[in-house]
Amino acid sequence: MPIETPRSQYRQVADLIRAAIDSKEFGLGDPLPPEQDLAGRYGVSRHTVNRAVQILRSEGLVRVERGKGTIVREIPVIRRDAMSRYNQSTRERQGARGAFDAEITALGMTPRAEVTVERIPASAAVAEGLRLTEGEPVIRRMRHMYANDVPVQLAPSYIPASIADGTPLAEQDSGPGGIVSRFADLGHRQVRITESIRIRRADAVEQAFLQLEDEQPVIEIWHTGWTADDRPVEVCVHVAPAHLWILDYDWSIS
Amino acid sequence: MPIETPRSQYRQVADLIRAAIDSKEFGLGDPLPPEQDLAGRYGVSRHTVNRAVQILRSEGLVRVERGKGTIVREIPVIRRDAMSRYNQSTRERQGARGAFDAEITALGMTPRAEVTVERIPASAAVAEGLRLTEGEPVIRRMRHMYANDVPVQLAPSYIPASIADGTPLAEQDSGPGGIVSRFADLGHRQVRITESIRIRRADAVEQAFLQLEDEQPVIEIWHTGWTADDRPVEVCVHVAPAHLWILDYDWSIS
DNA sequence: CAGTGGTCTAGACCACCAC
DNA sequence: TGGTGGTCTAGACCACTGC
Repeated sequence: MPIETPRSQYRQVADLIRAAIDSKEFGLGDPLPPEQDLAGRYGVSRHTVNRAVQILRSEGLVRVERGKGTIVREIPVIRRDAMSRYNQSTRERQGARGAFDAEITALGMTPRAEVTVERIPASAAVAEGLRLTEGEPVIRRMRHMYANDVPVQLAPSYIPASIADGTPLAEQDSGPGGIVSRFADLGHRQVRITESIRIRRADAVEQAFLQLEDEQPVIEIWHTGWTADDRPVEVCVHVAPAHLWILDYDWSIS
Repeated sequence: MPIETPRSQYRQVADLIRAAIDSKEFGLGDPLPPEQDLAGRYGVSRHTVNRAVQILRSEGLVRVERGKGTIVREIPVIRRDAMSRYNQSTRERQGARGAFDAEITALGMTPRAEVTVERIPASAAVAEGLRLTEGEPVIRRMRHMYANDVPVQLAPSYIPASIADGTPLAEQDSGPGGIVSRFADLGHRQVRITESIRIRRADAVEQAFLQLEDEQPVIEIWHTGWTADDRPVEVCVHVAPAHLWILDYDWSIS
């Protein structure tokens, strides 16, 4: 009998399932046994197993497909190097691929991004980030990003329409070196980056795309690019499952 | 009847309680009504209310005191500016106070930190971070940090004993300007910082100190200070409730 | 002792999926 | 139609708190 009383059963069951995954008894990409079976196996009610599975879901270890079963997730942790993504030499080395592609390729996976460009009124938050008035037109470059066809990040980028209209910034394919290079071409060279990171619950849209569980936290990186005259010209909001990413920063001090 | 079927009741109840907190009906620092009462009020079973409360706990909005009740948390979000914490002029301006003190004071709260210094063998992770062998002696400066006497961060710092032994780095009070200044005094000036950020579940020790719920995520910042000859001389592991902090980074690009 | 939340079971009904 | 997980209720017992 593996279940002992001092610790809650559902937590112990979660540990047991986690161990079974680690030991490959439940393989990556495979479904777990039905909750009813697990209940019998561990000598608890299905409700208790269900609760254990909730923990594993909130950790991002498994994903539920309604009516089918509970699947062990396969995506490993992705590292994002904030600084090197944006410096000139890295951009040149990466060519048209961009930082995200490099990060995913480094893990031996196949990256894919879908870009949708729209001209929309700025939300209050975006307006504040770009120092505009709410409702002013902005170009939104919405990116849906995948690794091995698994959604791993949602990253809408916002640019004042006054800058982007009629330029490659408003095109789906922004050309070699990514959009940071286009800003430079247009006389809006970004010289400074700020990023604010916070953890929050996913909203409904994010949950749907990222295949997230309800209680699963996401990382939100609010990225702003500034020109030499201290004007914000681009805001990019990276949203990704919190369990999936490690963020790296690296800088010199004086 | 506020409860509708398409969305799960416990989520709706969580929303209702959240709204009641926002509208000050349930004040900061006050206990919520008993779950039995809330069950009657919203027309659901206590189990469903309990589940709703779990959500609020995982968001860090409330905290349960066993046998007493469920209390609305009072600590607002704390911003941590990674770059300015470590540059010379900021350190001088802050004097003996240090970055953490400044961050908490900025919110109108009273900071407090308890420092415990110990000489211990390096764990595998710390050894790797400091480029030592597992088991080599290191000085651990464990910091328990509070805002208005509420625990908000656990931040052990590790320094090779070969550097810290017999120096102020191994003293409880490391003197003006914080330990970064002491490293400089000792000829180990830190010129580069790396930080790796990830989100994970809290371990038992962290849960206890940070008054965390089981499923509540923490931010772990693995901070390393490097000398000009590219040697890691200090590793600091900041662990804090994920909901409590916003991390700011700010840098120039070329 | 009464009040609080923590947890568990049994049983039920639902929505969604595959056959 | 049967299998899967999602959710809810009723009822119960426990541990911890404060009187």
